[in-house]
Amino acid sequence: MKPFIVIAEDEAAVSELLRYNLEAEGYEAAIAHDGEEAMLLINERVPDLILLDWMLPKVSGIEICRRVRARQTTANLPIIMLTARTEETDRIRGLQTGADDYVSKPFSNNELMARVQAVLRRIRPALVEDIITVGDIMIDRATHSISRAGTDIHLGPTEFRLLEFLAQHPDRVYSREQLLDGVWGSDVYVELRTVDVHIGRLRRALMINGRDNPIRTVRQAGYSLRKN
Amino acid sequence: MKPFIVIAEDEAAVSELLRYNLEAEGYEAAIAHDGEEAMLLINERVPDLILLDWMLPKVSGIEICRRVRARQTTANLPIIMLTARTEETDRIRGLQTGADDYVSKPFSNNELMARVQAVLRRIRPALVEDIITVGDIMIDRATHSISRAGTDIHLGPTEFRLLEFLAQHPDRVYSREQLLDGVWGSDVYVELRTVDVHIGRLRRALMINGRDNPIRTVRQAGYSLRKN
DNA sequence: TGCAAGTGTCACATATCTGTCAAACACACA
DNA sequence: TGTGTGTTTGACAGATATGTGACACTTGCA
Repeated sequence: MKPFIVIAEDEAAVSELLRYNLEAEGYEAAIAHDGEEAMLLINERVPDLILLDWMLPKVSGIEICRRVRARQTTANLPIIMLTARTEETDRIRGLQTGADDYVSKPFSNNELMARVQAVLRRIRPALVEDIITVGDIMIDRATHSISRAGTDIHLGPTEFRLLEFLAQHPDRVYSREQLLDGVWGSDVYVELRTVDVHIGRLRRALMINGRDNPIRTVRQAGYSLRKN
Repeated sequence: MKPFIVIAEDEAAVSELLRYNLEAEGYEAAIAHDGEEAMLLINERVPDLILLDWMLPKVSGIEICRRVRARQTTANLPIIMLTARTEETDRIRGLQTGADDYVSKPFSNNELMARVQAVLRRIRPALVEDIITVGDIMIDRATHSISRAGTDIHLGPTEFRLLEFLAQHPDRVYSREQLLDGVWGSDVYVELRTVDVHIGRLRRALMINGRDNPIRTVRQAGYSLRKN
């Protein structure tokens, strides 16, 4: 399951950008525009991480931090404080109040993502799902192994990532463009047709000892991994 | 010592099969047929893992999960929920309540075992035992000695630590970066490729009198020590 | 001081994977 | 049944990643 992150940030531009980036990295994110909303969100569903603006309307960030820490169920919930202030004293105060980390605005997306990952790793080592199963296909990311109906299957790096990607949303059809973006990365340029070739290779690997083809071709649209 | 697993599952056919399979994999398992029994078992001896049916007579699975989490001694006890339901909401609810993973019935034995291992792997990071065995390789930390299938093997300090590190989570793939961090320390700077060289040396040492290569290379990902 | 053992780097040898193409093949539609 | 379009597939020439021998340098010890 995707880690769930609450963004408590008043400024719409910042919070939307954050959400966009977090979701692109595979997190689920919800936005609260003030302190009250944030507490509601947190009560409703305990997040895996809070990105918390220091200055927040209604209930201040620092107060939220206190309340979160005071409660049993959320006492260890990781918090990253966002703040415009850069002075050492504020940093110390933030950390004293119980924030796990601290990023001052303006921050680079890279930096923030790195911190988010670091904090999640530290607090709860393996939030990313280690094992995904789709039908009789099993993907174990920790051991980097794939099996189908119990038989181990060897895949090259690209096919591995491709399967991993398709498996995140079984039955969902991905266009070649989306696959290139998600598997190869948006910065490299390769022919669209290359996707077909890799799909073919993946198919051949998965159709081991006479099993059926688990990848569906949707003409004019793309490919999807069958759920059943 | 064998990891001890409590199976809280009403249906006799399922629970017996589970016990059989778990014991075949080298775990010790006890069965509870309802929620009360489960709590008794857990109180009597804290297990390493609970396989918990969502629907359980007397005290429900979800309630057990809560109680286990509420108590200090068992707060971090890994729980895998078993359930017939497959809906996303249930899954979320299960994970929210504090289950570490989730398997929906009917499940394949392979999948369940993989998940059991994954959960144990991540929750019990480094069991500080003096002697670790992985396959036919034995590491004695007390005497700092290694043997394979009974034959003593001499390793340099770095190769020793490398093997020790890999052996903590057999089959798990470590990237070169992780290995540098864990074996060399995050403060020293050495070339990434140095890892390869040491892996090579370790391999040569371990492949004594014609034994097979116990270290798997995963292209673009890293290395792992084979369990079998 | 000399020696033995261990280390990190490099350069080259190998192994493996990739992207592209073109020809073969499927499919929808007239 | 023919036609145009989209997909599959085998072959292949790089491109990349990994394996490994050599070597210079350090360290601990006799």
